[in-house]
Amino acid sequence: VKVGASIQQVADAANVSITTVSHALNGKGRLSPGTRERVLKVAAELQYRPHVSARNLAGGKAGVLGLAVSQAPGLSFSLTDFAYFMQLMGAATEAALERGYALVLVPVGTDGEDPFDRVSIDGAIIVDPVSRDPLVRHLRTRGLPLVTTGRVLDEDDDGYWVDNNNAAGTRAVLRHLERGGATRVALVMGPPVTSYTRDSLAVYEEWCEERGIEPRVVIPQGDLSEGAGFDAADELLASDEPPDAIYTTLDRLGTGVLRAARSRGVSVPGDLMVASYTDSDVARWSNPSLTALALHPDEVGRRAVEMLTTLVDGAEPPEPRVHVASRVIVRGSTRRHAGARVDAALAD
Amino acid sequence: VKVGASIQQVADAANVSITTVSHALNGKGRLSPGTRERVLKVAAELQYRPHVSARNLAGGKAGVLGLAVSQAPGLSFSLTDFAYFMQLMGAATEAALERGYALVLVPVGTDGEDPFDRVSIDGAIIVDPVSRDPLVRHLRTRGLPLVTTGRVLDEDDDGYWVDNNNAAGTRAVLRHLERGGATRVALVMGPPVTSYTRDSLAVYEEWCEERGIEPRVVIPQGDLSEGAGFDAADELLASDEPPDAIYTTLDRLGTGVLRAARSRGVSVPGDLMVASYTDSDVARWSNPSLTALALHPDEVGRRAVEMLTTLVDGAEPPEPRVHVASRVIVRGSTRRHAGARVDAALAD
DNA sequence: ATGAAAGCGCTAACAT
DNA sequence: ATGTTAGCGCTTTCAT
Repeated sequence: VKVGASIQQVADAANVSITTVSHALNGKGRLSPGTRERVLKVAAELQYRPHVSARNLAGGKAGVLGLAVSQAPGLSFSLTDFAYFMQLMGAATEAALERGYALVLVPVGTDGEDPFDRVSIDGAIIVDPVSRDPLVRHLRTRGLPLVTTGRVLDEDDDGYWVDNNNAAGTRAVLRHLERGGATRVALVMGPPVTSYTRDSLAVYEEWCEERGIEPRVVIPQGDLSEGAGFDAADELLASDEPPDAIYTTLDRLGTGVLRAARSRGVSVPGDLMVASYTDSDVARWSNPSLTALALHPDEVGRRAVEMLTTLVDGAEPPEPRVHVASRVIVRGSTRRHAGARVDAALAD
Repeated sequence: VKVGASIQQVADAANVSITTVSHALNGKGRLSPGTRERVLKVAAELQYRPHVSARNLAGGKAGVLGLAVSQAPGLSFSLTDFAYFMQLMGAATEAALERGYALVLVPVGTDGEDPFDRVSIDGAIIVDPVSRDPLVRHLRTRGLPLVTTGRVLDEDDDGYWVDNNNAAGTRAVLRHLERGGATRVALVMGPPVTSYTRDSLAVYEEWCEERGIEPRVVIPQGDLSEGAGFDAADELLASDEPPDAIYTTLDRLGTGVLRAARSRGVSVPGDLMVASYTDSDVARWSNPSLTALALHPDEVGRRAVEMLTTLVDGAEPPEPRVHVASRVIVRGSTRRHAGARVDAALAD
């Protein structure tokens, strides 16, 4: 449904030709500053909105960008946080629309087929690519512009990406735990198939090494549910030298850890500090509330689209690799001093 | 990126005018069966794919459909199952693309603003509308074609919708539990703000009434995590007359129930049968595996798009209200006889 | 039964 | 610095 005025109406109202309007709007040709300004003003008054289809037809583009969520072979989605995805995709959709593109979700089946040859798109975004990702392969083979959110592992040239700065985030969390007095921090994480899990692991191991601590990592098999977090923590807490802090790469795992502590009578944060990756309502509403690393999925989505549309337009993005900062949200699960206030440490 | 041939090339190859091709393809004008057939064959050979933008430009449409996930005021998404959503939206996207539309996710913010006036769309789908849904209001006010997946509550005329036949599904589950020997079935459910939760509740109450059983319903406050299911079941199992079966409206609640049973030494399915709504990997991989009602989100998404595009084209959908069947997947949590095989009862 | 031609709204050569 | 014009691929009247 077309709402605003057409380019012709703007041209008439401004007493210029449609070419001039087009140029003024797109900053293309050379026109006098006065004219440009006047046209812009008239366009705004008339609520001019370019007709996307017309623009795409003339420009020879499909006007469609694809977004696919990677699936580890044989497993379910590598991305498991619904809220994270909705924010990422929502922001990406909006950014795309602003640039005259429609962002569509490309369904990825379990078969090995190329899901992208069913739709005609100008470029694609792949969320959380996994190790040796088949989607990435397909796109690269086809030569379609591609941006990933999360880095592509196992590649020399990792192409264009936007990623949460998880290394910095993990460091910030560990620092926070250390400041709280933790000396034996354990890590409970999903399978290290994506860049963010790899980063967590790498930073954690490095951190342990620096302090001469023996790393303790638990990777639950099967699904990453609250129960998996419970079991992992239960195992850790039953050991001879139980950890005094646990960091999980998923909020659900974190709440599972909280439950395990409670069931064993281990007080949080007194005896055990707990923190997790990805902030959410679950973390906010748990008891005690869970300290978490707040990511910015909307920023990630927006930047990815900016990068992709730049590529589609045949230009080179100013920054081919972008790190988005995250921050530690301190809550009850790590606040050891009654007086400690809710301070949020910037993680990058 | 345009791939296939243009309508002109098809016309040339078939020795007809582009008008004829257009008519043949869209079943519009009157042409001889022979010609139509020939054109269609040539088009297929040339892999002709209509250029969506051109079609939309000529047809005066935006070529974009919006899809929004409803959010209960003040709460998070009413829809909480990531896999369900991905399947629904994936299938919807595909169905839309086949009809020349791009389906975009309309981000719904927490503010009260109309999220639809930022994008220009031809129609919209709202997933799991909640009671007194603001999104539905906005769309209705604006007169945009609207289809909901899940029914709109609190309305006389509930418009166009596609819904899982949850009443039938719930009945099938209850029947299954009864056949297994359950006489005191409890229900653990999320807040009854959507049609599916309301249906579960209504059918359950009716079922209890028919048997002269006192209904036992627990609605956890806060988030619907595994822990919430645990707590709810723990409360039920601690009562004087504990239930011998529990039905939950969410698989995560169901696995929480399983854990509660285990922690109390209640054997499943021996002492307690457990079944849940929405099948998933979580249900499949739990221990014991969880009997669940398998829905068909892809079917729901597809039908919703069919209905919506019909409306956008100014026609009346043959069926303005569609129920999609679901079926009971019997697993360990309710299989009482060693010999019982994995039989799936059709729920509609 | 089939075709010619006029747009749909916009971009970009190519004038002026 | 600004305007003219020819498409982009398709739908749709209106002729034939």
